[in-house]
Amino acid sequence: MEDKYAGLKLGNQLCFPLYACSREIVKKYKPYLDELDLTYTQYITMLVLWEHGQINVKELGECLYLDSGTLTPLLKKLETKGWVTRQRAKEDERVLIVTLTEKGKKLRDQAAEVPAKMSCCVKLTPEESRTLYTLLYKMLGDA
Amino acid sequence: MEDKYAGLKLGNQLCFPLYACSREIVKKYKPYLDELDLTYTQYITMLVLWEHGQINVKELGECLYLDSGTLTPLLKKLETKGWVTRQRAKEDERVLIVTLTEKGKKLRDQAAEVPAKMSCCVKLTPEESRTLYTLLYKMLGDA
DNA sequence: TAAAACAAAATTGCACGCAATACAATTGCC
DNA sequence: GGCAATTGTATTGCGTGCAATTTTGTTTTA
Repeated sequence: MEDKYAGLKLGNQLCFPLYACSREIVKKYKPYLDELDLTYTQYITMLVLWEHGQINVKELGECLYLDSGTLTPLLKKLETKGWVTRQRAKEDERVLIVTLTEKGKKLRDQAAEVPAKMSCCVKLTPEESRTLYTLLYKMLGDA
Repeated sequence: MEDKYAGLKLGNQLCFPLYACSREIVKKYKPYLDELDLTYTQYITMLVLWEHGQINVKELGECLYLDSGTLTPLLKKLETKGWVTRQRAKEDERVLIVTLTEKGKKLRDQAAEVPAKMSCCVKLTPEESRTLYTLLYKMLGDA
């Protein structure tokens, strides 16, 4: 006798632990990011900027899977805090270029400790972490 | 020569693909859930109710890793739509019991097709899905 | 038993996410 | 050149998430 509702059980969902895990981990970042006056979304935005120094909103959105509705107000906050500047590209006025300031670059040194602190919170073996990483990017790649 | 900032690369974060994947999958649910007039969070709430019929806010929050700040307004919306009722427990007036209505129970039949529709979107093999599921719950368990 | 401690929801305030829309600049096409 | 289609951001509105606080009800304890 099949349960026609089996697919609707919370325990049979793949999406739910993904959703719950994501929020739980972000929550664990909070105390460390609070020290830097960064939210999680602002943090991953800064990660991109620390790597690239300069990037426009469209490319940033592609990196982070976020759109201008999320990024525009967020980038204005980062600008207010003095970590980035926002200016239009001369060759195409539609494009907004986000650039790290000196102050923003310095923040990187404080942030450098965050990943090590976080790694203690994740109770997976290095191999499990790699497997998880690979599977997640496989899903994302097909998204 | 080590890169002291290697840990800060977006590509070296385990959290980021988790966060991005979660949002991408929820986005894929949207067209199917729109047909049912449900958001994703409302959907997983209904999953719990379809399984249990009745549950209080605290227990619901433990199931979903959500607190009353999120659940209270959400449950009021489900009540407005006529899918659940909200009433205080007689033995302890602090406890609010959420109960499925007949209309709410009927919604389950429409929702029954959602998991099958979604499974087409996930490009992982059954084995990969199981591995991912196990790893995510391992992380959640230690959370 | 009255006050203190505790517990469950609700409220408040802030920061996303994201769909939908608006707007301005650029490109393509005739 | 001129106009339509396209592109890149910004804006708006709604629904979360969550920390912090408040409210209401219950239990513990002096």
